[in-house]
Amino acid sequence: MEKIDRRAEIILKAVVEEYVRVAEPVGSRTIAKRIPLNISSATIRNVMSDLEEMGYLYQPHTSAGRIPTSEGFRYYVDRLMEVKELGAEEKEAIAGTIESAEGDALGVLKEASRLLSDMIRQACIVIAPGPDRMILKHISFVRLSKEKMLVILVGKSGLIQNRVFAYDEEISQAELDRISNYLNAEIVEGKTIQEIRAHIVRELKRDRARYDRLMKRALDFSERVVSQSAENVIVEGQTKVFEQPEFVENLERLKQVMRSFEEKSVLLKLLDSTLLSEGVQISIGAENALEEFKDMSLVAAGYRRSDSTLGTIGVIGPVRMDYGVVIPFVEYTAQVLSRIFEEK
Amino acid sequence: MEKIDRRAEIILKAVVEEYVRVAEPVGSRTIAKRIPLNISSATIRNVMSDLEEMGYLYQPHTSAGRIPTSEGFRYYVDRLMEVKELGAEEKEAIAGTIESAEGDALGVLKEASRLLSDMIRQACIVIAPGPDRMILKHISFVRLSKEKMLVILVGKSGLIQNRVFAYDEEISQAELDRISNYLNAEIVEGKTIQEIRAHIVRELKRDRARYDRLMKRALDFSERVVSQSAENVIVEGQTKVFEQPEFVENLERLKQVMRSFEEKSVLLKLLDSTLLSEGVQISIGAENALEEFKDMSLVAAGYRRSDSTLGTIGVIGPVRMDYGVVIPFVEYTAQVLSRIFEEK
DNA sequence: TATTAGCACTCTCAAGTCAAGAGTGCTAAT
DNA sequence: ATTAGCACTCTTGACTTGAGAGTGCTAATA
Repeated sequence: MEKIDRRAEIILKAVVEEYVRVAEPVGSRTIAKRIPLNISSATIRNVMSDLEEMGYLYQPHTSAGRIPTSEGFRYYVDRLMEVKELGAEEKEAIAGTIESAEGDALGVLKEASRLLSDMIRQACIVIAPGPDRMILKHISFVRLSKEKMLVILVGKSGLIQNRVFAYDEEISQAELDRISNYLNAEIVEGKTIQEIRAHIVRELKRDRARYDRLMKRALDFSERVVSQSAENVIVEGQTKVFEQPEFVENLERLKQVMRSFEEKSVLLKLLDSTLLSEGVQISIGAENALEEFKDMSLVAAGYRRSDSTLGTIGVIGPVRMDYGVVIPFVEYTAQVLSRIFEEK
Repeated sequence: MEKIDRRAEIILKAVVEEYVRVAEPVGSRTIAKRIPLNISSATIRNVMSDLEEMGYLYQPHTSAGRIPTSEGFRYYVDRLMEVKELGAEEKEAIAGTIESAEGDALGVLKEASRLLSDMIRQACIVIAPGPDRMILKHISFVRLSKEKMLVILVGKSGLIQNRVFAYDEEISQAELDRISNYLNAEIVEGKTIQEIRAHIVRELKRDRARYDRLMKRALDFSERVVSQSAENVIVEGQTKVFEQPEFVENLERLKQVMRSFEEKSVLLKLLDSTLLSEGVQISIGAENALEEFKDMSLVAAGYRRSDSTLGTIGVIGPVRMDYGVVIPFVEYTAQVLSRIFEEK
């Protein structure tokens, strides 16, 4: 990213902010009025022309104003943006609403994303903690039919994951109950699936486990469940994209976006990288790996318990987004979620 | 609904079918060519003018062709429509896909609605069985914190419902486990919540139940859970509305529809009446009680086990819908679902 | 040398005009 | 009762036009 001189920065900043506000190409005269430097529109035109050459701005056509490119937004976000601090009332509103959400962890996450979506008027997505990261509280086995059984995992935070799986041997509910009880009493509490697996392996090695076949099964199962699944993706406020002129003007685009929201596995891919990183992640336009989102931006942050990331909450919207406002909101919401999951 | 003579019926039928096909006002000449009667376009114009007066057709403006009104569609559905029989391959495809769906009952329902949505290219909604109608297989209590506990109900069909609820007395997980075991062993299997409630009440009266406080709680709880909740609504193929010209041409409308899909409680209200009725329910345009859907149609059918309705599967689309095709698809899908839930 | 005033030029957008096409309603003939 | 024929209406798309916004360039200025 090419460095630009101070005056150009001020102008770029003004262009970005004005464009975010009005969603239309902004001209040199507008900028001249907007910035405190006493500079004529002609000079600004020259600077803007330079910025265009450097790839930070572009003109939709000659004799229109200019629009920041993704690179322009990136420069803005990295070096020019002033992040707005959240006010005490705002913080209170967020924390209060989320903390008083009723229901299980999923309910809390839904409430959080709805709130976030409403406050910043963009679509919001959340990845709920997957079974692999869950610290377990309880496990139940239920026999559904001769070949099928159901496993229900209850996480520390009240999050429930369940999977049906086939078992090739007749087994009674009574026996399953005994196994559930044994596991719950001796193993489950406070461990993750991986730890339980390790434990079972140790037990099996000592050759004293009465239910070794089942345990082996449970092992297989836990391996199969490890990956994130699209069921853990929550989307709220998807219709907020209808408020954005950039989508409304392009119906094909709108349709594509809505389809992505429907096909949640796509979103999972999009947020994948965020799961690994610290802090607020921002990807702008083409920085997104996925074709479908190449003209959208994502602002996301992970929420965590102690040192392991549980999931991600993020905002998806057009590249023209008020990052200075969105970022602190996302950041704080993720913090609140972390706090809640820490306590639970 | 006013009766019309045979010739007018043939013309109305032709107008409806042509309009369904092309989504544009249809003119007298088109009809003249389309129907086997040897009638001139002028005569047809006269008949159409009559039909308009009776409220079955209307003109968007003078000198355009005509469009069937909701009443026109209603007349068509009630008296003129030929319902297309499903072919063996189609039936096979539906039954096969749904039966081989993996996962729990929710997975089956999702698969079914996705399939239906894809086949008839309309949005599809399903109401999953609520906890009140569930025949239980298993029940678990999990202590989440001092004040909160989680109840997990597993239905016969593998459907899971869970609720967090507050309990104002410290209680250990071990004790909860004992209670779960007791309930599972003696009561739960094959009963509905109502029946269990009755059983508990009897036990309590006999004054022998050790866990009477908890049981009272469970009673309260089961009362609270009885109503259908928006969480049981599945929507698949919502973006199918983007294929319909009537919505694409009216963005405001499109937005409203998408919002209804998001706000699932609205859909619950819409389908409410269907839960009570037998067979395929069709409501056209303004027949829908809800303002939001006054220019859409709903074709829905309940699925059931023995004599109690479990839920509903339905298709939502523009009034201009090929009812003759949609109806048998919805009907058969509901049948397959009933069969699956019967077996399970 | 950097800035700026001034101006010609470009492009979009909305409004207006026009002709073609589709379809009707009416009348008069069959 | 039906229909041929025709005038009339309304939409639609193409085209034109003028206003407005904004630029790039040039020449003057500090």
